[in-house]
Amino acid sequence: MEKKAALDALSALSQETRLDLFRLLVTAGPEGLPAGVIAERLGVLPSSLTFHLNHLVRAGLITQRRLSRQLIYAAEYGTMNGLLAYLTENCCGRDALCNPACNPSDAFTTGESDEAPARARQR
Amino acid sequence: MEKKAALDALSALSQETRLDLFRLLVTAGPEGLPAGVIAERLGVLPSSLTFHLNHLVRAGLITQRRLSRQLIYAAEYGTMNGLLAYLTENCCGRDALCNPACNPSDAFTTGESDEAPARARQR
DNA sequence: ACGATATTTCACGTAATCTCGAATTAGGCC
DNA sequence: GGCCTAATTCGAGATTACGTGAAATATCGT
Repeated sequence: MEKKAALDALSALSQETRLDLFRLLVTAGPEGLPAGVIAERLGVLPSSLTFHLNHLVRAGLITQRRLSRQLIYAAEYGTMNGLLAYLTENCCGRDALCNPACNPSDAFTTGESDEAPARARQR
Repeated sequence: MEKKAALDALSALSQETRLDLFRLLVTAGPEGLPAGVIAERLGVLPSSLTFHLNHLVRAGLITQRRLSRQLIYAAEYGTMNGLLAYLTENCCGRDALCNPACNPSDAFTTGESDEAPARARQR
């Protein structure tokens, strides 16, 4: 996962309603839940729910499929995996600083890797 | 880490300048960097930098200490650990769904194997 | 076709976020 | 004290995010 995708995922999860929503879908499993059930469980207006659902879909964190009359949303576990991997690799320092339960034996690319760090100062 | 702290951390990291900033401090190590060096490396105006630094401090992701004339900022690795733990526990489904690098027993294929499921070796 | 249900789209108001430049505080040195 | 540098605070402007309610779209059942 590259930086842009990580930023999209982080931004999508950095809002309480969406974090609750994603956690609900994660616990719901791969079958997912219809929008109506989600709205009822979270207590949000349908139009607000669509707003947040679209945000999560755009970030690739959930998927949408239609089942007859209802739209089913389900967590996309792979994207969450990718975000965790990105954060672990890029934002966790070297050595076993992060995820000590994991004890990753190798592969910490030292230094900044895939992004150009400098942005020209505009004015 | 409880939800409120996780939201603060996610919100702090969901902005490009702040993500770059945090990554820079992570690679800089526990000694940290003075604000001036950070501003120069990222190409950000001083007032904007303070805005983002404060945001990260409020989220507990970095710390501030004064060294004579300059203010040194350093990554707070523990908070990042806590965020990763929170996401792994609350947003990753059951058991071995997330952090496959930690759990090589990948007995779960719900069809979303299109995205990078394991840590993509970059470079 | 008609009605009912499920969900989205649209328009609008408000609040939050981000950037910028000028002014200000803090500390060190002559 | 006066001066310089480091960094922050302040105030204003532009942009974006969020919540709400009314209207529109899609699908199913009769």
